[in-house]
Amino acid sequence: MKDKVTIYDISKKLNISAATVSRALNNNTKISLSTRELVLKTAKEMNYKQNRLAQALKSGKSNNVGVIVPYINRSFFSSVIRGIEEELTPHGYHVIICQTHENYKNEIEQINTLINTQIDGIFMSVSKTTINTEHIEKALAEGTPLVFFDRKKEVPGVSSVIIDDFKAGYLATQQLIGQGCKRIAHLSGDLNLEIYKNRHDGYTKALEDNNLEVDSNYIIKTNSKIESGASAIEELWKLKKKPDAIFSASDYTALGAIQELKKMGLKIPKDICVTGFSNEPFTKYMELPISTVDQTPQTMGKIAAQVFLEQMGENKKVSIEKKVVLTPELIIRESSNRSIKPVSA
Amino acid sequence: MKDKVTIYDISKKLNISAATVSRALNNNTKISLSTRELVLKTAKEMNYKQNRLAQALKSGKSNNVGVIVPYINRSFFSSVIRGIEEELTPHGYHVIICQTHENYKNEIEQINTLINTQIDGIFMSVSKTTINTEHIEKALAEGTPLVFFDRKKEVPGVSSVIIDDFKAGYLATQQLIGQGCKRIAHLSGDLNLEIYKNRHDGYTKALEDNNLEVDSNYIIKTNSKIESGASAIEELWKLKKKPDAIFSASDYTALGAIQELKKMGLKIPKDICVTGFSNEPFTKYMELPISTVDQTPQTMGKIAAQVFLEQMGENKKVSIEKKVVLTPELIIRESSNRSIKPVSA
DNA sequence: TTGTATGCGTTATCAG
DNA sequence: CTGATAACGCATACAA
Repeated sequence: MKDKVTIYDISKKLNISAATVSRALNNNTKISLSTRELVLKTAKEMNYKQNRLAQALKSGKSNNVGVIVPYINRSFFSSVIRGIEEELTPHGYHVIICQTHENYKNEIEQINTLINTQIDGIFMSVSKTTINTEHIEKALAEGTPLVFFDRKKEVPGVSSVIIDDFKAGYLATQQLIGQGCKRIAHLSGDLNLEIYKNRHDGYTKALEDNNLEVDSNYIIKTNSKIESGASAIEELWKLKKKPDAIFSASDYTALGAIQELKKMGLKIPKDICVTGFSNEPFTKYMELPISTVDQTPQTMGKIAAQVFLEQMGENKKVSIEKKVVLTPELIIRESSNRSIKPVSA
Repeated sequence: MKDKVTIYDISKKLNISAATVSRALNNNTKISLSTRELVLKTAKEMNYKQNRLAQALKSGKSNNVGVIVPYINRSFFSSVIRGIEEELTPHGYHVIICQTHENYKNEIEQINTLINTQIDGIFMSVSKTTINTEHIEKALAEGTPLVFFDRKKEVPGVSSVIIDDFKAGYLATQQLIGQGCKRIAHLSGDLNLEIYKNRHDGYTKALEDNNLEVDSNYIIKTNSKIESGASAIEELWKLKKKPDAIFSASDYTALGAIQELKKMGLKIPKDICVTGFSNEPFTKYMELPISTVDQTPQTMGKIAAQVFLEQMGENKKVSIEKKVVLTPELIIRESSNRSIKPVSA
C-alpha cells in the first residue's frame, strides 16, 4: 500500500546524499551533530523504517536464526525455544521455527531451506530417526554455525548444550534404591539417541554400585507414549519376580505405567515406586504427584543462545567447539517417596 | 567460509548470461530445454543455493511471517503455532516467533521490528494489557496483512480466527445445570479480553435461559493461575449460599479450585461439579479428569494460515476481512459427570 | 531463445 | 564532514 520510505526519500527532502543519511542513522562514522539530529528527526517524521532485508543482503547477515525440533508444541521444546527467543531478541535476532516430526528427511529439508534464507545460525535437537550427519556437516561447510541442544550427535566443530543424562539416570535410580527398592525396572527410550542411552547407562551404573543385579528382562524399550508405559507393565508382570520400582525415561510412559499399576490394585509408592523424566507439567498436578527429572529447558535455551552469540563474536574462521553440560534436578514427589504421608492434593 | 556460489558463477562457467541462468532456475519463461537442463545440472554440481534474501529484496516478498503470542511455551499457543507452521511450510514460508509476555509495550516493539524485516504477514493473539490498537493500524497502513487468532481486537480490515467462546460458556454451564447444579459460580478472566467476556456472557445467558439467578457474588475475577483458583474458592465459601458448581474460564484456576475444594473435604462431582477451559494436557491425565473446553488450537492455526494465504492470493489492494469462528468442543469428564462411577485412572 | 542493463535499499570505499 | 559510486544476488523489461 503506502510506499515504503527509503533513505533516498530522506536525502532528497533534505538535499543531502543518501550516504549521509545512512551514516546518520547508524551514527557510527563521524558526522556533524546537527545533520545527524536533523536526519533522525525527519526520519521519524516521515515514518522511515530501515529495510533489514537490504541491510542483510549487503552485510551477509540476516539476523535470523533457525530452531529445528521434532514438534514445537511439546512442553520441553517450546520451553527451550522460549529461552532462545528471550536471550536472542535483545541482540536483534529473530527466531524461525521448524519441525521435523521426528523424520530424518524433513530434517534435511529444513536445514537446506534455512541455509537458503541466509540464516545466521541453527539450533537443533535431532530427530529420532536421524542416523547420518551428512546434512549437518554440509551446513557447517556452508559456514552456518550450529548448536545442538538436548539431542545431539557427535559432529566435529559443533557446540552442544545438554543435561547430564547419565547423572540423572543415576540419581533417579539411587533415590529409588534409597526407598528400599531392589528390583528396579527401566522403561527406556530409543537408544539411537544419546539421551536415552545415557539415562540407561546411569541406571545400570547405579544398580552396579549398589550390588544389584542388572537384569535385561527389566529393561523395556518404549516410545514415550502413555500406552507404551501400560504395555511395558503388562510385559514386566509376566516375569516371575515382579519389579518393586520403575524408572522411566519419559513422563508419559511413567504415567501409563502408573495407570496400569493402579488398575492392578497396587499402591504407589507403598508397593512400588515410580519415577519419570522431563518434569512435564502434569506430573506436578496429579493427585499422586510423579517424581521426575527437570531438564531446565528454558535455561538450556538461554545457554544455547549464549554459546551461539559467543561463536558469532569470535573471528568466525575458527569454529570453536563448546560442550555445555547442565546439571539435571531430580524432583522427588509422592510417587517415589515413602517417607511422607500422602496428602490428597 | 566457502564462498557462496551465485548465478554469476554459473553463468561464467557456462559462458552464458546470468539472466539466462536465472530464467533456467525459475523455469517459467521460455527457455531451451537443453540449456535449462545444463544449468540445473551444473547448479547442482557447483552446490548452488539460491539466496532468498536477494530474491526477497528484489520481489519485496520475504516469505517470512511473524507470530506474536504472550508466551510460546503455553500449550495452547505452541499448538496454534504448530498448526500455522505445518500449513505454511509447504508454501515456502518460514515462521518467526515473538513473545510479548502479556506486555503491551513489548507487543508494539515486536510488531515494529517485524515490519522492519519486511515480514509478509503477522499472526497474533493480543496481550492482556493491550487496550489501544494504534500499533496494529500502523502495521496495516504499512501494508502488512494481519490475522488475529483467539484473542482479537476490533480493527477494521483485520481477519480473525477464534472459537465461539459464548457458545462454549453456554454449553459448559448448560451441562452443569444438567447435572442438577443450581448455584453455579464463574471464575472469570480479564474481561478486557473478548474471549473472557464472551465466556462470561455465555455463562449468564445459560443461567437466564434456565431461570437461574445471576448473582454477581458468584462471579470471581481470576488471573489464570492455580493459586487464583484456590483463593477464589476461599472467597466463595464466605458466602451464605455456597455454590454447587464451578465454571472456570481457565484450566489452571479450575485445578486450583479443585485442590482447595478437596482440602475442604468436598467430593467432586458429588458435592460440587467443576469445569475448566482450554483442554490443557493435565486435565486429561488427572486421577480425577477435569471437564473442559477444547479450542482445537492446531486447527485454529491451520485456518489462520489459510486465511492469510487467501489474502495473499487476492490482489492485495483490497483488504478483505474474514471472520472465522470455530466451534469449541465441550469435553465432559469426571469432574462434572455424576452419572458415571469414578474409576481410578 | 538469449543477452544487456537496471534496480530492489543499504552500506562501504573512495574522493573531495 | 560529506558526496558520488559500486556492490550485495537476483529478476525483469527491453533489445537483439
